[in-house]
Amino acid sequence: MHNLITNIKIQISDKIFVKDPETSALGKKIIKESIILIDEIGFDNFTFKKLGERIGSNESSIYRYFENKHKLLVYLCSWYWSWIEYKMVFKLTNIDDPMERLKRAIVIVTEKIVDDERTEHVNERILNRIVIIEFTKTLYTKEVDEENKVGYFIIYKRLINRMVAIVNEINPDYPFAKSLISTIVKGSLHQHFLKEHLSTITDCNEQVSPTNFFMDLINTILIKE
Amino acid sequence: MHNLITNIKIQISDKIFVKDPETSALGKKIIKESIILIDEIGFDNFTFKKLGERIGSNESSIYRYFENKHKLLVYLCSWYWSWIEYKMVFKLTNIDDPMERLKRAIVIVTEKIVDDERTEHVNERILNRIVIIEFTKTLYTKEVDEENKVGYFIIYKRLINRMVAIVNEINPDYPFAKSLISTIVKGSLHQHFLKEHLSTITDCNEQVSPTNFFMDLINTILIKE
DNA sequence: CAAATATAATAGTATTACTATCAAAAATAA
DNA sequence: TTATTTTTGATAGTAATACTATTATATTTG
Repeated sequence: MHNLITNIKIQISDKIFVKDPETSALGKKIIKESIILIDEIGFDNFTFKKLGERIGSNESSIYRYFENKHKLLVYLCSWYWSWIEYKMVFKLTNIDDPMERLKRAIVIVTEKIVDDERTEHVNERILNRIVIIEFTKTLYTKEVDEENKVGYFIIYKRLINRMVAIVNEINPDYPFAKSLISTIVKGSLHQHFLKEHLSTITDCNEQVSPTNFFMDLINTILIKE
Repeated sequence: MHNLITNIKIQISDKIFVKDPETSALGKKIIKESIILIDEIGFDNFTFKKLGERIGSNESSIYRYFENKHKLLVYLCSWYWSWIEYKMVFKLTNIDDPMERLKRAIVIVTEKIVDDERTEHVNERILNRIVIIEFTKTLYTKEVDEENKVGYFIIYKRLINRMVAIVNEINPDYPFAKSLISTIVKGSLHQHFLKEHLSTITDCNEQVSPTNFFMDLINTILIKE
């Protein structure tokens, strides 16, 4: 079925960029290569100057798309969550049983990511690595409240609340649906991180995936009574 | 009982600092005031120069205690987790029932923090705010593997594994003890953050605490079968 | 083809993240 | 108490970062 759609366009709020990078060749190159460069050297060491050198373009040209590197990161993460949401909507269409819906949603949100060939200028496998390591940095800042007000995190919050609605369908009496889902979505990134870097405090490895863990978790919490 | 101990000393690995800040008046001032300043302006805006001005001391003097601000943050977080571990050991002595032990541990790790008067130069209430917002930044870097190898995160990992041991006592068949505890400890910080800044994706508020949520979680997972 | 727009090149500023050096002050040891 | 060692403070300096401004040159579009 996937083959029916040959390319997809992800919508990002225009408050995050100065000029929409999807509207030009240079813009797309900025997105494509920034993902690769951030993955390579880490967001802390990433600068627009280095990116400019990498894409054979000038620093000042990049500033015409993004005010600063923080906003570029917000953009990339929004893009990622939007893509996840897109996949989720697809996976849930025509599925009625709420428990089955939740399970599918959990899979989408916790599974290992492979590149989506329908998106020319974004490598989702690499972008996922960036989100695992850097997403927290978009939220945990002194400016979070203003940025939240302006809508920087709507896509992420919408995704969470989409899943919360399913939990409420399954068990309307469970009083922690929001905390449960926000813990799972964020916690899944963390388990993927621990698996790679701090393996002594996770059970996840080549055999056991974060999906296994969280699937067991919701099974216990929402079914067993 | 607490009153018996009038002051406590937290042990931090000497690999994190150049000179132990606990050994001098200036060192203690660096710790005390850096906590206040980071809380005020955020770690990203925090510099040794600003701290120097704040404490009437020179930038170069601070560099004699910490190589850079990242290591200072690692120090502060290690201090925090060590203090948490200390409180936990106390709260668990002479308690035999593992479920009761786990519950007490969960409370220690998820509850709202108030200042511990026994520590002269550290305000734990403020330090907790820093840990909530900045702790992730100590882990999620390009250097995490080397830093982990050198032992920057032992205290945190030891705390987690202490709790994992209790879970294994309660239910030796549960296959995700490590992931469960690492999710709870890290997730608790996140719920505290969401409560303050992204309230639409958490159930925690003035009435419902992260402790309530996670207590319910372990109750369901480890008791109900 | 003209006009508008986008990009590149260059230069410049304030701040950051340090390092090096030397003098002054404080602690300690003889 | 003096001499010595250690600690701290002051100053200066460097390379990199995170931008802004200006102007010239392409490129697109009408």
